[in-house]
Amino acid sequence: MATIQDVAREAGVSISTVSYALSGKRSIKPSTRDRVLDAASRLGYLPHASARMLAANRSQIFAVTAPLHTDTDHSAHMVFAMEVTKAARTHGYDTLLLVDDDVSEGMRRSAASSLADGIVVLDVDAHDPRADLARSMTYPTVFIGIPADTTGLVCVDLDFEAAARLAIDTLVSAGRQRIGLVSHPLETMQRESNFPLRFRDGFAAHAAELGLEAPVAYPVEHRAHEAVAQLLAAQPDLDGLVLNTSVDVASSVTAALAEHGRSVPQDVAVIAAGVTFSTERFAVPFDTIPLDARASCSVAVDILARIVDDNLTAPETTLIPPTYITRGSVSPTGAAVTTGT
Amino acid sequence: MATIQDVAREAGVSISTVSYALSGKRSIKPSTRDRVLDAASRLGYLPHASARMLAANRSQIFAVTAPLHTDTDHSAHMVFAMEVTKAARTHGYDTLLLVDDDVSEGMRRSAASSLADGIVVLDVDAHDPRADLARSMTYPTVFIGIPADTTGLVCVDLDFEAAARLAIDTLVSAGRQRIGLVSHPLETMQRESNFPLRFRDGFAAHAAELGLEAPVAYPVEHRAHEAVAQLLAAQPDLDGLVLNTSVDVASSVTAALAEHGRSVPQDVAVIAAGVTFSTERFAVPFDTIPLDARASCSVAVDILARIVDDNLTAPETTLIPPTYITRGSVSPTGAAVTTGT
DNA sequence: CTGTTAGCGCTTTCAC
DNA sequence: GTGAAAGCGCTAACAG
Repeated sequence: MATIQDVAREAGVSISTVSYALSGKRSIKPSTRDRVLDAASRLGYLPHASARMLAANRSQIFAVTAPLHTDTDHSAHMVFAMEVTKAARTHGYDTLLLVDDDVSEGMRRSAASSLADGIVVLDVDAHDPRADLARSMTYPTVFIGIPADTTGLVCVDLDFEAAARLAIDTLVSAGRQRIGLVSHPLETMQRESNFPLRFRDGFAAHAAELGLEAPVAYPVEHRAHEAVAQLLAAQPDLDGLVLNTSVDVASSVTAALAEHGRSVPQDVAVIAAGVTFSTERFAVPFDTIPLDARASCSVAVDILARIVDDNLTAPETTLIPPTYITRGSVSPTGAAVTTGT
Repeated sequence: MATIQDVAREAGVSISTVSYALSGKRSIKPSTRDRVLDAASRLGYLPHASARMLAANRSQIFAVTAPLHTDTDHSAHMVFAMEVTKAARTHGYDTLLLVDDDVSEGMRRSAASSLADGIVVLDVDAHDPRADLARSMTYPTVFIGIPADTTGLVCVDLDFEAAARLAIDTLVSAGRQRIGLVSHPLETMQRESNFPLRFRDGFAAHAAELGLEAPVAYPVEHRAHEAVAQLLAAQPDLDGLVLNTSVDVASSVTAALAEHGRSVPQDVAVIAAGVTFSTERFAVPFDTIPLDARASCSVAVDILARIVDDNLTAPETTLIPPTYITRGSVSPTGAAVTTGT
């Protein structure tokens, strides 16, 4: 591997000139700069990562902690990890994966050894131990997800409360007043995984504000069957359904409703909200308020990069406003169904 | 952050003694060693990663390339990435995630800058560009998956051919001779994703050896419906079904068969083979020949660590023998169904 | 605008 | 069994 020495020799300049020509941290006469750049590319020179880290006291690496619970959606996880990685690359950072049993120890280790310049925390529970850890470490850390106590933490997430409100308001505008929510399995809720709770509570709160009774069902066995039956028992005239649930459950909702003789959207309007999957290929595609991994991750990484690079302090919590995608699963009560082109 | 200097001072020894006491690379009088260890833990000392990397010319980092195709199973991906990471940690390595559009450039970059000591390649296609890249780089690289041309590469994977044979032989032993295969979507096959091809070809070859006609169907829309119909058209007396397919398809097989009045395992015995998901919670759990991420990843990482640490040359291809898990979806023709406890 | 040089914090000879 | 010291390849003062 070529070193900066080789490039300097090849270009007939000193190593500091090479360093500055490549980093742009001070102005270099264009002609010498070109000679350096030439020499560098001729030799296929790339700075030795460790040497640069040591000298600059910066690793250009972000650690990502993504514990794998039995009930977490690995697929969503991967997408988040990947999006964090992509966003990090645009800022010149690579990402290190911290695992499972090792999350706390891994966070401590990567901080204490200066392995990473900052940490991105994924899949945050309401009472996530990583929250206290982050508070005790004074190490640049950004949470994607919101723990119960955000004091002193930097958090980014979709505004799930607003998403729940948007879902309800959209249904109400379409004349749907008998609304139910299919949430996540009780197992997930009991773990106090943060966003299912926030969504459900936001949903309940806004329904109460509007004076709506709005039953909530927690699916079992990754199917919508029981949850839908439960909602229909509580709300026999159900005409609006909000799904903040897994892809398996969501994809079986139309069939579950059909078993009770209800069709989408004629009888029941459906909105999937705060979900990472696409409903595009469902039998009936659902209107969606997406949990956009790219959006959250890119905002989170931008913030982290700003903290590390420009050592700015960041806002405590950044909520990403929900967006709405229409796919035809919500029509006004009794209205004719229009099909897209 | 405490440095090795601090520890040396605290323990009243030289820094080289500290280094050796901690690395164990030469013998230190137990009493001084204990003093050093004490001082280190008292100060919460952890070696500065970059400094160690530079001096030792080793980053203790493996890069992991895991491109995300539109048709790849993100969930399986995450599990592999995590398992690689866990295995790497047991050897004292961390893992860096290399993304998507960036895989080739990322591999080059992490090699040229000595960012990583080795590379683990996931989700390998038959004609994966990363194969040629690896051949041209002389950088410690292990493929989890097997490209068409393995010359000069180190590859690890489940023995899919053996898995296909095992599936067929098991069905035949149970008196099932009219066997079909539900494979992956044509999109995946056309991309020449390696293992679906190897499984299908192994399946076809062994069926031919046994003189069995064995139709293959490629699902569409992530459902078993059409594929099952197709197999029944080709093989009206179908009594054995091998699934090397995605979880969505597999989970809808029992229902698809029911639509044609066939039950599992009475009419049709079913084996899921070379799959990462569990069929435990299916309506009818299927016998499974798992594609065990942990097994593949741990073998692959062991090999990579051996190459890097002990600079051993590795065997070209390591095939992991299939294992069989019984869940009651295969019973001899006409036999009574026995239920597990 | 460019060059010289002092580190960054470790590992590892080399000397005792 | 221990210590002194020479780097590892860069970055960033400092000096022109």
